[in-house]
Amino acid sequence: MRLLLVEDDRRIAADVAGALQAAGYVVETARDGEEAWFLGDTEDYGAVVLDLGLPGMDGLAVLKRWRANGRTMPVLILTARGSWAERVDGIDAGADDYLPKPFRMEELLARLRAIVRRNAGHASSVVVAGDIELDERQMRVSVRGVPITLSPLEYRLVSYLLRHRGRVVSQHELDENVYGHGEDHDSNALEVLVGRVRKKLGPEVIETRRGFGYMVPEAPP
Amino acid sequence: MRLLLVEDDRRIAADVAGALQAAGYVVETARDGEEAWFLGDTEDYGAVVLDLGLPGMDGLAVLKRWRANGRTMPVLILTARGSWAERVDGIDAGADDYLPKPFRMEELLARLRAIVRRNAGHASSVVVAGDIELDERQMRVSVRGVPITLSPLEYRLVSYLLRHRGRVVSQHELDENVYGHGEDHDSNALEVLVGRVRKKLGPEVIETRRGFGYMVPEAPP
DNA sequence: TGATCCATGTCAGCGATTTGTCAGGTCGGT
DNA sequence: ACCGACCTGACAAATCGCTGACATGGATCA
Repeated sequence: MRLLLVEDDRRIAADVAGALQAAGYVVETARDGEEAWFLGDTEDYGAVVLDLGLPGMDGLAVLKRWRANGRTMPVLILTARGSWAERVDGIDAGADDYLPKPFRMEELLARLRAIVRRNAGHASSVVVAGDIELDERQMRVSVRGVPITLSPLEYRLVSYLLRHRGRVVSQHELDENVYGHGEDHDSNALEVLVGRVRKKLGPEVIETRRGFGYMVPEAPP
Repeated sequence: MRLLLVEDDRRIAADVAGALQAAGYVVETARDGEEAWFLGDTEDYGAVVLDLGLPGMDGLAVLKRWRANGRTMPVLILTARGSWAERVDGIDAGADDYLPKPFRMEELLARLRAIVRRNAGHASSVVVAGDIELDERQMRVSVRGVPITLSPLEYRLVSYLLRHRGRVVSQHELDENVYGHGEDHDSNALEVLVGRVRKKLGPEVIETRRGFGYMVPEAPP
């Protein structure tokens, strides 16, 4: 993925660019506001890392002009000044996230991944198994195109089973991943939950493997 | 698509026109500022490729007069002089992109495609979802064309939800992006805020996904 | 200065949904 | 036929989100 890094301090720019390249991004760098604005307005980037303290045009102004021109790429703001008010300014200008300096490189990478994923937007992440679909963006499942309302716990169960479809998932594993804990088992809450989901999605969706756990088959007949 | 190429050097004009025609455009050529101005003002072109070094009227002056007359076709500026300052001048005059000579023909084509594409979606900077509109430039919201007055916080909420429409946004994410913090939650301020926005924009605009968060549905076509 | 307005947070109570528990019932394998 | 694993329906408790009323605090204006 192609990134634009806007940073006037050459040392920092080199460090960050190096880390981003090591993480597999293609990085272009702008050193002042004018250049940043021009590149961001004319080229297509998967994301922008934008330092606020710039010579030339202020970073926030650059961002605002991009947004005013309809540029929608995700933007991660970097700034030395960490005030709450400024963060809100950044968000108003259309930033997607905000990272105060100094920061650890892993955090930059994590936040970048997060905003890119969130922004990946219209490329909906949909998991399909047989005639049931899981739309992770809308947190909704549908059966043969009919959307079904699931409660949060039900959704987590379906989501986990669907992402591990074609494999038997033990009750213990489900306990860990659907509820937070892994223990205290004198409850049949999970079985009840499975029952409720079956009532909504139809009984064939989740198979019982007596003594082993549950499974959503890869492609039901 | 019909293009206007403004270039006084016959050799370059022929080269560029040839490449553009090979790429499937219909090309008309102007050789001086007066002719360019007249054609651009009276005919309809999908885009203009405009050389700045012209006899007669200067290219920038031509562009400014077009814009002053309300001509909005995308314009790509060509110039031998490559300073950032001049780029910015051109952009202030209303150019959509800028290409310094010498250039590779593929780059010209790429930039042309880019400005044409961007110009096609020029309703942008306005986000539309269903019958509500968000004008990010003016920070205003309207429903079915009727402008609505929102308080700063209400605007931030709507703006964030609209920029991420079609996706469920958790209360925590909203807390972070509407207020500055992600902490201290024994408050229902966000729910109250949502309620107030609904009272102004109508109850269907923001969907509640109990246990998940809120969502503004994608505009149905 | 005081009166007033507006934006925003807090609180309490409601109604609906969600979820755990329990008490049988069913099913499958030995 | 038996046993344990699993299912089902019913109920109660907990949780969630909405609403109206009120409190606070800053800005504005007479």
